Amino acid sequence: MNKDIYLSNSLGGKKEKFIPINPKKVRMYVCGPTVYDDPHIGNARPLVVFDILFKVLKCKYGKSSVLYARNITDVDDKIIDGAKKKNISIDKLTKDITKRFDDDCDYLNCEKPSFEPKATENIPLMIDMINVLIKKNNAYENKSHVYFNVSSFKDYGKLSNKNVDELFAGARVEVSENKKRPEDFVLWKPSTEDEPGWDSPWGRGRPGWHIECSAMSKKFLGDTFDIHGGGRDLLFPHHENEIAQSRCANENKPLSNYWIHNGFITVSNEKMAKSQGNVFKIKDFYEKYNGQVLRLALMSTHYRQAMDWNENLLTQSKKTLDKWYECQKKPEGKVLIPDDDLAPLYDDLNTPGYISNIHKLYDKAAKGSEKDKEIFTTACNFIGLLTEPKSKWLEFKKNILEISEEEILQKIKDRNTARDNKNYQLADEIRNELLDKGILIEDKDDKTTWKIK
RNA sequence: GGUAACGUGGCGGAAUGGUUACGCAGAGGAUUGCAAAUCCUUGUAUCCCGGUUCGAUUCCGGGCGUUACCUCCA
Repeated sequence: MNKDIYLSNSLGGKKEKFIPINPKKVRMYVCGPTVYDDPHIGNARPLVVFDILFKVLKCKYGKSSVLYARNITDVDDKIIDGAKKKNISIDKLTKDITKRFDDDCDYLNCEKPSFEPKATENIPLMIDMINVLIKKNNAYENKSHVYFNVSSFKDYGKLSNKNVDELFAGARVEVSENKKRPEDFVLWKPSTEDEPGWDSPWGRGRPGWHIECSAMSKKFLGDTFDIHGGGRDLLFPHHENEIAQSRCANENKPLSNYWIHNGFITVSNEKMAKSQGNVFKIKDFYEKYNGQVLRLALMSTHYRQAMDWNENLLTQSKKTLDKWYECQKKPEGKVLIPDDDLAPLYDDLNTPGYISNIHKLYDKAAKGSEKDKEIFTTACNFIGLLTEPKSKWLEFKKNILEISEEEILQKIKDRNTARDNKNYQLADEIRNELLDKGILIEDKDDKTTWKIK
């Protein structure tokens, strides 16, 4: 499609036309998971949002012209704590959770990014960058710690709209005696014997939280790239700090031209948080819902809005997919989505607007030609829906049934006998009984068919 | 306290300086033994108060309310 892509840029707070640095090499970096616990639906949102952005970019610039990097943070204090709590090794914990994360991505039908670098595999790069920052007087060492000197970077606070003096004037920031100023943040800290550590000019230790993204994005995407994404909460301090580190280390070159942040998921209108006890893990849904149901649910709200997660949302999504599967037809050859229908996705990833268009394409397909069904299916496929055959969709539903197929068929037989005898009361009883078990029967012409509700 | 975002029908959720998409639910009808499915038809909404305007839900100001970030967090 010839249309331009527009994106809401957190840097500046406006929707802007997306102009890549090099249309033959569009580059996007998204902050990935810290592998200390099973991913939850809050993690699922950016996975799906940026998966769609990845698809949209590829659609516009060509499949091989888009690079997408998403890091895996496998060294962090939360990981150390998590391993202690579970009484397993750090290595086992990070491997297990990384595997879980991969499974969750598959479940949600997210494409693999071009790169998925791990922090622990790039420690030397971080050490190099910290060295550069120290040389340039943007960082200082004190007692085996290295801190970034925030006052050395005059644009600090520009992304998150914060005034450094005001921000840190109060007593809310943890004050460490090692730091010169409260706003300074750690680039490197020492590790004890039993903590993971790497040798460095400042002794055995490990990197601070922010430096990995600066080091790895530089390695895989270069000093300046097009899009940097993540959850809203990362805007400050994480992304602010990334900018400070990267620009100071890279001759003040911008880190990313566009900053995209997705909104939060709430549960019963309250923030989902461990302290609230309302965290839904992605794997908790494996049994009950096909991953597409979650995917559609996550797309039903614009990515910047807060969205409330509840049963009704999933029920509706499931129902919609059930309906849509009726018109699934695998496209033969190349089928194009009409520009007007695709347009909302180009306009700041307006997924609800796009879904609305899919509904219209469905209406057409439901009564129209095979070609219309192919267009409809292609439109669904584009956002990662209806990609698996209908048989699989039905199979999933069958697997969660509590009644066997033989029993169902027997009941239907019984009911039809009752109907033949005009014993409609018994017939209706049997139907209701099946309905209670999630089986819907339909009398069509002379045949009775059944399906899972 | 500082910085932001948001407030659209019963629910979810877009868009817009002038008939307010779309889905779910609801209502009526066709169909049916009754249903289901399908098809047709259909009602209902822009937090409040000012301002700009021929006209605002949309722009501006104020208020009220909700939420987030400012501390680990997607």
